[in-house]
Parts: sequence; C-alpha cells; structure tokens
Amino acid sequence: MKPTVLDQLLGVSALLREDMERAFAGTNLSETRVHALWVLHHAGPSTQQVLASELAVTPRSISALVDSLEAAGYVERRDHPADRRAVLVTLTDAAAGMMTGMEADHSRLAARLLEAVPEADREAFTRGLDAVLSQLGELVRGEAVHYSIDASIAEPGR
Amino acid sequence: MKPTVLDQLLGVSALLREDMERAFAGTNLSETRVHALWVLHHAGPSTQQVLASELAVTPRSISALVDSLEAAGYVERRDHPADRRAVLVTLTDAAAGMMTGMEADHSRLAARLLEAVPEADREAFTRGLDAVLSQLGELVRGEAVHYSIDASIAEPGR
DNA sequence: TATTGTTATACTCTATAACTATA
DNA sequence: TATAGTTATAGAGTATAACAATA
Repeated sequence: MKPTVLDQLLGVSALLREDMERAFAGTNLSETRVHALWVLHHAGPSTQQVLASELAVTPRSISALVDSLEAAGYVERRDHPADRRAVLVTLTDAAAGMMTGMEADHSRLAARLLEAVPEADREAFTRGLDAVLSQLGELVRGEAVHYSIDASIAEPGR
Repeated sequence: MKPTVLDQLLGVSALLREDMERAFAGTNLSETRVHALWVLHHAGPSTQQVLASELAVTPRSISALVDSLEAAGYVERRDHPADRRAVLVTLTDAAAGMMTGMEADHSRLAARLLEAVPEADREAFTRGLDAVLSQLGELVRGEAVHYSIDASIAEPGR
C-alpha cells in the first residue's frame, strides 16, 4: 500500500525534527532556542516583541527564553537607542560565529537532499513542492478546521 | 532568491503542525495525545511499553499520558490476559469513533494536497519525495551530526 | 491610552531514578 | 534477574493575568 503524499511529508517532518533533536542532545540548545538564534542571525538585533511575533509566542515566554539564552552566553540585552522601554537582543560574537556555521550546514543539507532527487525529476519536484506549500498555506489560513473532533469528550475541562 | 528544497520542506512541516495546533485549540487534545490515540487506532489495544516505543518516549511519560487520556475518557486500562504485570490500553467507543473520523479527514487532506500538484508533475513529485525521504532517513540513522555547535558555549551546564 | 517588558502562577510534555509486582 | 508500570522529582516551553516604566 503506497503512502500518500501527506504521509510522506509527515515522515519528512518527523525526520527533520529528529535530526535536530539528535544534534542538540547533550548541549544546552533546543529547537526553540536555535529558532530564536536563527531569527537574530538573519534579522540582526531585535526587540523582544519582534522575537515574540517571529516565534509566534507570547512576550512572557520570550522573557524566559532570552533569560536562559543570556545566562548561557548566546545573547546580550542592550539598550534600545530610541525607545527606553525596549531592549535589543543581540547575538554574542561566539553565538554569531556558531550561527554562521549552522547556516553553512543548512545549505549543505539542502544540497544533499536535492541531489537525492533524480535529475530529470528535479524541476517537477520543486514545482510540486511549491504547489503543496501554497495549498497548505491556504488551507491553514482558511477558517475551516480539518479534523473531526468529538466535542462530547474533547471538552477543555476533561 | 529561490527557497531551497529544505526550506520548502521546513515550511510544510511548520504548516502541518500549525494546522493541528489550530484544530486542537480549545479542546483537551494535543499533538502528543492524538499521536497516542492514532497508534491505538491502528495497532489496537496495546501495552504501555508498546506505546512508549511507538512514541519514542520513556515509560514514565506514557504513564502520565495514559492517566490523562483515561481521565478525559479517551482510553481505558484493561488487564492483560496473559501477563499480570502489564496493562492493555484500549480506546473507548467514543474515541474509536472519533479516530475513524480523523482518519477520513487525513485521507481527504492527502487527496487535496496531491490535487494541488499539476497532473503532469505528480509522478516525478512523489518519486522525488520518496528519494528525499530515504536520503533523510539514511542521514538521520547515520552517526554524523549535521550542525556546527559551538561546544564552548553549548555545554549542558550553562 | 497604548506598548514594552517583567513578576507571579500554572499546565503539558519530557527526563532520570528508585520502587513494587510479576515473569 | 529482567520486565511492566508507578511514585517522586525536575526542567523546558508555553499560557494568562496583573504590574511598572515609558511612549
């Protein structure tokens, strides 16, 4: 029985997460922490509000996350030059270097995955992936929910 | 600047998670809980050891998970007929019905995603996805780690 | 008034370690 | 001894709510 496209995509998701978890095992890094560092690497020094919206998380959670990243030496809180309420979260030099390395690893992995696809299929493959990504984006943005949940047992309080 | 295959796949992963999170918001379900129910739906009544290995989680975590699923009315713990140490975690009728519905939703979503891919590209697309999945599986199973982590700042204690 | 970030508190998911009952 | 599951404890990540400082 052939797996559906959705099953294949879910398989890829699981493997990508597993790869990260394994890489971070035994370190003080995690998916969430690296996500924050990744945003800072690309956006440069940012306020906690910006981080909150990029990571789709509440400001309170960002406070805790930045606390731990700061304690571990990945980031520093600097005064915002124009707004004395705000803070600019900034990568330390060591963390900036590390993120540059991670970005190179990321590109290497991307190249390896593309190379695994038979050359003749590559164009159709990326085109298809693009189509799936847009379709999924529309579905998620749309207001319909795609799973049948039994409301009689799935009440918040139970 | 064209996104890489890896970026597209990460985008798909994020959207799939977002879709589930949204569907489960305001209910007592979560990705982890539904994963357990999904395993039980397909494997039938299972010991907690089996669940632990399917979810790749410690037995202790399964105890807590089954406790909460039981309290909410999704599963029951039954005596194992042959091994008095063990327990068979079993879906309640209501939960079994819900999972049947979810499986139908899952198929519907799979079909929708495939339909989004131009017909002429479908064969090459699934072939490519298959290739990426195997390649990624090999990479993850291999012992090499794919990210440059700065050991001087990423020590467990920091 | 509205926004930025913090303190206080709580829930879920996960882990390790020590223990009981049974195989 | 080894295995199935539980109790106890801890840490990360997330949320809501109330508050202080600043815009």
